[in-house]
Amino acid sequence: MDGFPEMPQEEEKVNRALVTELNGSLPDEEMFYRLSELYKVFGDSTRIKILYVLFEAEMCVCDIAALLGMTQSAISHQLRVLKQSQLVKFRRDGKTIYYSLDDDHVRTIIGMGIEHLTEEA
Amino acid sequence: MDGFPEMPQEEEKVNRALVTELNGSLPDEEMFYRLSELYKVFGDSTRIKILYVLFEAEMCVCDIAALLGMTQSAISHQLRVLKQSQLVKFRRDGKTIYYSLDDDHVRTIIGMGIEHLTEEA
DNA sequence: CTCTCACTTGAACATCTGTTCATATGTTAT
DNA sequence: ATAACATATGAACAGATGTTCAAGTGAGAG
Repeated sequence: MDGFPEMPQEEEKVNRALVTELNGSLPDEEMFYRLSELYKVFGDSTRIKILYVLFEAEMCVCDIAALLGMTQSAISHQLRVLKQSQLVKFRRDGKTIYYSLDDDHVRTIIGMGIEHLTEEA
Repeated sequence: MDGFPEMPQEEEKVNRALVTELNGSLPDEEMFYRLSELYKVFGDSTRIKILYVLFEAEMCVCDIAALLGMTQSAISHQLRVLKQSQLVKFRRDGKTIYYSLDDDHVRTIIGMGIEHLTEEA
């Protein structure tokens, strides 16, 4: 097989060259993995809601739970995920723990998402 | 129960008011759902890689598959997801189908993600 | 027409994810 | 100390997700 080296049209030649070039300059696997892990965090409506309400002010777990109509446990689990991704930080005040946004990119990322959705036909 | 209306400290009063205020002005459920669905698309390293290689140029399915070292089928499945979210578009040229980015926000969103990752301690 | 190529699609399967429930930790008040 | 409260955590279960494999389009060549 492969006895007849077919002549590709010009367009394909260009593309083939680009593929070869890209092949050597792709970021490493680790980077893509970490990026996708970060976006997975945004890929849950409960977590998006939590981030959204934290846009306004820091808030304790029970307030967030009440606001979103969910159990404290569920919110706590999700806050842990957000904490691990360094998207939220917290401070303790007596029995209460106040959470707040830990990163300015969060606003931009969610903002871009909203733009994308609202610009659709 | 609730026989003793305890007096909360001032800080909590303020927070309580904010929670009440937020409660009325939250975007609807649908919007949070759609946002999270969008980010779910970014939450897979295969799809991130596909978007990344499409930064450079339009590309056909087999090129993407070769570049990422995956089967055509797997790539095709993921392209369908990207298509449904209107993140990529395609054009047919004979037997070949070329995919390309359909939205400028993709670059910004991924850019913010990379910034977030690189800014960590 | 048939054959091949590029791609799509559906079912199946293993893996991952989010919530619930029960339990544990930590802080304050008594 | 005990009780009450705010939060965290672990196990478990249902539902979602990504890849593989096999079969299905659709377009160009012979």
